[in-house]
Amino acid sequence: MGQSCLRPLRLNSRPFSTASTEFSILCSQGYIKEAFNKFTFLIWNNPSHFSCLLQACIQKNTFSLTKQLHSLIITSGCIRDKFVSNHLLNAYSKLGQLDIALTLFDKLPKRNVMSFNILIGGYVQIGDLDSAYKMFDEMGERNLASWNAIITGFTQFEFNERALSLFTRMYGLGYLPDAFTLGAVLRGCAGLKDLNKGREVHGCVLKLGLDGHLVVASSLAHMYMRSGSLREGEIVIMSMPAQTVAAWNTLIAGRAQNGCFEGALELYNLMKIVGFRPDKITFVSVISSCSELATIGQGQQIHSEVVKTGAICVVAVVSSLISMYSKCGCLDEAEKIFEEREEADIVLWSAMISAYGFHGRGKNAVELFHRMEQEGLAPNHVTLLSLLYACSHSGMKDEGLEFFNLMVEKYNVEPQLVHYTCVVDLLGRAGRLQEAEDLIRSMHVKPDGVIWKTLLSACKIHKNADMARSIAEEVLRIDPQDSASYVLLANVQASAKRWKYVSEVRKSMKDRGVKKEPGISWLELKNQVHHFIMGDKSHPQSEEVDVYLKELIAELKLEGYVPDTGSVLHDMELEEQEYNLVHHSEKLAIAFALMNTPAGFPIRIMKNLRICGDCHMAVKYISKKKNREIIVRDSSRFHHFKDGCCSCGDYW
DNA sequence: TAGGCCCGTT
Repeated sequence: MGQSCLRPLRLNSRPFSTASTEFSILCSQGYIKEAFNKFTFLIWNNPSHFSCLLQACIQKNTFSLTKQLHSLIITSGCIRDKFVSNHLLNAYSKLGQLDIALTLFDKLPKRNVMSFNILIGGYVQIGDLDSAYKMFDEMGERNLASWNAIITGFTQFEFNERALSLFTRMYGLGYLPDAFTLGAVLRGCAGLKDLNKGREVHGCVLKLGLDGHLVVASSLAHMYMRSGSLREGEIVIMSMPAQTVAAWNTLIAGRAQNGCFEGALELYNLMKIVGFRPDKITFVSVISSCSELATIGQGQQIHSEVVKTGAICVVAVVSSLISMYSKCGCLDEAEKIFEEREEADIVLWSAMISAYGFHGRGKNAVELFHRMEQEGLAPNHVTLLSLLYACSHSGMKDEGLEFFNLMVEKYNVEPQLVHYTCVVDLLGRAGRLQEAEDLIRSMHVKPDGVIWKTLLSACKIHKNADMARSIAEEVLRIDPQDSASYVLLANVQASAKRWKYVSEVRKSMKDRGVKKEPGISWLELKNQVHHFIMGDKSHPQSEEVDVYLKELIAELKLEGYVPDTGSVLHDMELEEQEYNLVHHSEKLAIAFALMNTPAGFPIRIMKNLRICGDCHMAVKYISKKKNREIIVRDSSRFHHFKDGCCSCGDYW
């Protein structure tokens, strides 16, 4: 410390060390003013007390006191002390006053590597990675913390490639990474789903003996799971020296992200049994698993646990609850939770807009979007995606296209592939197939299988068999194993009665070993999940269901229902075609539900594939004949059947 | 002295 920055003023007779301890306690508890007023003499005696106060200012977020301390530091001459000046720099930077920090930095009599590191952190905090890197690049001397600051900065904002290349550079220069570096680098690998690089870093972790570090091990497991290697991830967690809630969260999230939703819920129950309390992150993972499985009973149970633990105050948890209720078919409950919200958060609004979209309630989605704008919230790319989706699934072509045009113009959000996919859907439904194709070919992003498949579906709706052939080529070039595209293509050709081409499609499926994904429907009844698959007799009531369904179909035929065999491949005998149609999994599930629930009770069915034209027609008849509300969630949206009509307006 | 790194939302 500088010689002349001390002005010894001993005004208190208490022993110095006792006063110093009391001072530290006051600071750490946030009683900054009290500490300052009572122990001013300490500050004058030892400038390190300024550091203590400044730390407290950061915690308490008090800018005014920081400024007061700043003038004192100047008048006392302590600005020459590099500890104190760095703490001051850090306080400004943390309090979001980077401009003041930079001015101070320029005037500092003594700077060191820490001063630079603090400013790099400050730039990262405001998301200005370019300036952060410039500062990093221009600093003369660097230490490990400098590399960590810039690497974690890049991974925080998903610039994962840059983070990894910096890591390679740093390693090459002989810096040994620590737990901070490795945590960030593994996060980068996870973001890129780069299993090879991740394994390389794992080697590095072992070499440095950091495999026992809880955060490093957790990150390592997360990296494996995000990259699709559930097993390796679970092995890492199992061999961790101690279990933490974060480790359980990693396991649960890993399963959920790999489509193993039942497994995620099993682990959730297990973690509670072994005595860990789920936290907000656990809840988000398990609630989204319930959304996918549409197991409303479990979802409600978790909802009540969320309320009990107080996690209901967390915006992310509430958003996932909204999404869960809507994906379970309970739009009313989703609305209720949304209206009870305590915070204005874009994610909450997006969740609700998306919920309306799933249920084909485009008008509500648009209304909500305008309400959101009135409240002064700016939409992000997800909000706009939900809105476009809602428009396309409600037949609101003009509104949808209008919003797409406003994306860049008004909302300043660059469209991504998913937005284009919605627009292709909008144009496709409107029969503007050529425009849709032109859009795909002129986008600045590379098309994927999904966007081509969207156009292929539109070709099916508008029975354009020629275009379907050329578009199918595009889909199958990208994903030659996608059974749904073959089926779609075969069906378009079948509806144009091009039987020769239908057989060709079937043959190429066979040659390439592509099998049609079996349709599965399921529903929850008294907290138990019942699955139905065509031809599968494993359900205890399957024989009774078959008999009931046969009678039901006969009844429907009297009402005017004619099975539509257009959705089945043609070379089957008519009777066999009818058998297959009658036994589609959703019909089985609905028959089961009719048999096992009281009259008037709404029926909720989930299906892994899209509902076919024949089932859609049959369910309309069932809803009228049996006077039941039937809600079917297929792989793309909700269908609410009531009194012989469907909410999708026969457009899906 | 700083960074508090991993797991979650629409």
